[in-house]
Amino acid sequence: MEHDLLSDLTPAQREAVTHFEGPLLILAGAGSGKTRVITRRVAYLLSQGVRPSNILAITFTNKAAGEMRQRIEALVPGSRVWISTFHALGARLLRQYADRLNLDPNFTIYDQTDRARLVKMAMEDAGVDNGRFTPETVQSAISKAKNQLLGPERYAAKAHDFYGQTVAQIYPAYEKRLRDANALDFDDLLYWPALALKHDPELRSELDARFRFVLIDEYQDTNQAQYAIARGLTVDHPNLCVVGDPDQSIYGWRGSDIRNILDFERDFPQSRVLTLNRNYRSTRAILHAASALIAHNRHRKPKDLVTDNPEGAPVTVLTFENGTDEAVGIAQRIKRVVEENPARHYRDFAVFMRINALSRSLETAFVKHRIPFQIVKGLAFFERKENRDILAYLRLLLNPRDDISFLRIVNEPTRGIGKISLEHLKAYAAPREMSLLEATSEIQRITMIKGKAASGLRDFNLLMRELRGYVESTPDEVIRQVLELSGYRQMLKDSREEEDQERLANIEELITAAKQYASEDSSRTISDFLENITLASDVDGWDERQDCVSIMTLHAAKGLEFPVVYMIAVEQGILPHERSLPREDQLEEERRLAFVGMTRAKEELYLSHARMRDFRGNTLYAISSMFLDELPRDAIQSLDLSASAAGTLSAMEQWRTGGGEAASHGWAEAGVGSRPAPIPPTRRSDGTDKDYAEGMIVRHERYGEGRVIEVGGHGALRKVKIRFRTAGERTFLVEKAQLEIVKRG
DNA sequence: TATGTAACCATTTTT
DNA sequence: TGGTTACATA
Repeated sequence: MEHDLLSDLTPAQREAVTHFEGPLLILAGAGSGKTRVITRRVAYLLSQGVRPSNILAITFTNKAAGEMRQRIEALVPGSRVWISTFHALGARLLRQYADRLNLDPNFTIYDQTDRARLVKMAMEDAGVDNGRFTPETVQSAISKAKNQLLGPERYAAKAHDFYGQTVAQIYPAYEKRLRDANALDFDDLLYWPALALKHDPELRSELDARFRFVLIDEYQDTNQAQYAIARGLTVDHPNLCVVGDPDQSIYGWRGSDIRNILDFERDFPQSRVLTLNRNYRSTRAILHAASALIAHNRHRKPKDLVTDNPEGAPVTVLTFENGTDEAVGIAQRIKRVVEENPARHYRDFAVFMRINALSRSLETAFVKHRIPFQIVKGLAFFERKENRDILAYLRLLLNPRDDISFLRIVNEPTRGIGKISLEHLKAYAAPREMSLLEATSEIQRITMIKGKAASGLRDFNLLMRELRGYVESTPDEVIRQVLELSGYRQMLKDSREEEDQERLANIEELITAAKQYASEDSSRTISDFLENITLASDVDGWDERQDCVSIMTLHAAKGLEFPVVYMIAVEQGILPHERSLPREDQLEEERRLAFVGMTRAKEELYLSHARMRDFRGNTLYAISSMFLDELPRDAIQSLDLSASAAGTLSAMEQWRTGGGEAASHGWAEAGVGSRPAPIPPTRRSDGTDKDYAEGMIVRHERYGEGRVIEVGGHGALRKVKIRFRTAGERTFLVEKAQLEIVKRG
């Protein structure tokens, strides 16, 4: 048994697996087999007689948790180790110990959208008229505070500038709203358990004893609240094993604190540190390029990844004319390879993007060329209006105080309840500390509401009462009843709109999903189903069994691997993202993001960019990413497929090398790796009104007035760079720009 | 109150 | 470019 667990491991891996008690930090480079190490380690602990219930393993996504569970099951059948994400752990602990925390165990978990609405309400409560403050920015400030375990009081004490003070006013109102609605937000799932572990010694030691061995994956992406939880669980039994890679920390914007991993040795004395730097995943060429890139991060401990893998094909930089060409070009290349090479399947390919907005062009191209694909965005299906509506019914059913859900569905389908009536209802409920649903029971006392609105609210109240009789039914049955009794099905069925029939089909699919979810474990309730959806990550919806190309964000790609990877829009402003450019730490995080993407590739890696990119309506000049310049020339080959290159190259595309492994050195002499040549001029009539020169003052319909600071390019690609008073610097194509000349030089 | 149209908005990454 | 929200109208 023990022999099986260790026989195929390297000495370093074996040491990580067999380390028994005491803190352990495993610095696991990309592709170094860390998932294998963690699962083996759990199996090893079990083989040493540790009880399954004494082990807690934390993963970054539910999908990863499920996979680990399966692998452990394969090694040690029947063991019931607790494996989940931090958030799912938090939710479960909070429901279990609800009474000690003065919580109602039926609390609702509010997602991003709900939170934004609640923040908006809280802003009104606090009397902050949202001129400069958007609910989203306030929400993220509150989120940050909670991640640092700062409650409203301590946050207020620390708030010095106007912005912080404003948020400090909204924060308590937001918390009150949450409490009143018996709801928690994502951060609360970490915040409250962390505080409980700090302030409730009895609970802390109970949990510490329960989880004698704790393992945390992706430790570089934990935040302070998560750190506090890990800490609290490992005081009496300091058997904490964390696995991570500082080079793959990509969630700093979400509050993750890279210091958690950097300071581990200091925080956990007598800890053992092991490094896994042998990569089993990628070709040398890919590793060489990725390593060279990440080496540009200045705030980084130098670290080398080594491999015995073959050199492989060079990393290829593809240049396209525009975003459409890029999407179509990649789709065609993939299709051609799959059709010509029987060993390649669509599932071998992945396309990564920095921002979701880029998925549309890919979707269009893949549909057009009939290439099977899936866009990995788990929540998208549940975020459709019709599904959100149904889910809101369910949430209100389980938690009658959930006013956000109440407001969403009280008039869906329409029951003649308008804004005015709801204002009256709120005015009645608020001073009485009642929820909106509760207030509908006393509708006859609210004299301001009459007629259709009054009867509508009464009907709604009766509906919810009736539905409550079904909460114990199977998840799919509950949803079915909601769909029928609410009149939602009738509404969609009666609609003449094509779209509404599709919506009905989506809800049917939701029922199927619920049924399937329940079938895996008969004890699962509708409440479990809801929680599962809310805590789902994007990759959780990814079905790797399907033979299709996977399209996802770089963030979603973390932890995955594919034989062939395309990274698109490797352009300045996108990767690195423009919002990250000004700050070095954020720029370095972008570089890590690129590194994560590159190291997902096992055999082939393509980095593409376009000369022009359509963005929110207008076509902008795209500059290839600085990260491409940071790749060593001898590690990449370039392939220019843009229209401007077509003039010099006879074929649609022309490799500058023979391609493949044999030529992996031949292209260096050919001067490959150099940047695409300037665009050859194409004549066009010169509108005098578009004859810009530096120093001119122009006006843009959206960005207002600005000064021309640069003019360049030729013909159709003539561009003009303008520094706006308020909107910063932007570059436009002269031909397309909506500019009005205010003052000539 | 419900519906349609217009202006208007914002647009990273996500548990 | 497209989705959402505000407003006017029936």
